[in-house]
Amino acid sequence: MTAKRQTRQLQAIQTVFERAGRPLSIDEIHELASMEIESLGLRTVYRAVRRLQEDGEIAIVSVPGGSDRYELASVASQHHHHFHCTACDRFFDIHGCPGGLNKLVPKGFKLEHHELTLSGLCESCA
Amino acid sequence: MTAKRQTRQLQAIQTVFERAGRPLSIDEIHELASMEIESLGLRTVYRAVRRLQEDGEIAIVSVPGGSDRYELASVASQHHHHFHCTACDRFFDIHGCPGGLNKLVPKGFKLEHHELTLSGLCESCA
DNA sequence: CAGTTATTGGCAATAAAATGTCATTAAATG
DNA sequence: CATTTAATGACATTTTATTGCCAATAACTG
Repeated sequence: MTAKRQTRQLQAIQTVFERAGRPLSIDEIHELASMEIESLGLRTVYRAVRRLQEDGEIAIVSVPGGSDRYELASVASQHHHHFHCTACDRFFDIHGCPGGLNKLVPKGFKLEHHELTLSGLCESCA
Repeated sequence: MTAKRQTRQLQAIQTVFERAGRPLSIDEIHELASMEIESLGLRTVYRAVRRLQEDGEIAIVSVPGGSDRYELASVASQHHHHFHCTACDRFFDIHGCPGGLNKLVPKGFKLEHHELTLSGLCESCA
């Protein structure tokens, strides 16, 4: 009865995530999905993102400075890092990890996670 | 004539930075400096931070998720990274750097900076 | 020490991001 | 196709962080 409906809007937003291959901000999601549904409201994007998050389809990506981004949970669950283009303000996935971080941790501290953000210019902006 | 005055408030805030040895948030600065000047207003902290920043004494530290932190420019200018304690929400300086990051950068991208944030529990919280 | 004025700090105001509200639309079902 | 109601989207509201404003204070100067 309280079934979830597969609307054009939600479908367009899901497709945007699958095609992007990189973490997206709320505004980026709105812009990209608006190419499919020109009347798409920002309010709907906020709701869809929360719902996809609660359903475990997407995960939050916290980045230094800027606002949160979101990416497919299937991608987020594989350990990786990000590259931030300072020109177009987009984030890209980086596969690979420096490793050997335990030797940087001060005595008594307990390392649980880590997050690396490279920055510079992306291919389009370089 | 338009000389800058060395007030007790500004002095207390500068001392807080020197003694902290780690990046501080606006609220942390306020709390710590309030131990010296109990009537210290938050408005004054905002002004002092901006001014110390303009004078090049302190630098902004952008962290994933949370709000900006500030640390002595003399510390910030030496390349280093940070450890975030998820229990007390404080940030600490980490000296050392994994290196070898160029091989992670996709073709066509230009690497300019990088930022590593370790997270877990600090000595007090572990 | 007295006078000038930079600085302070309380409160109001603003800006930006996210959410509440609700009439309308459209997806699902029989 | 008709009915039900989840979802949408426009607008108002809230929330949080920062800044504007201004009378009172206190740091410098001669």
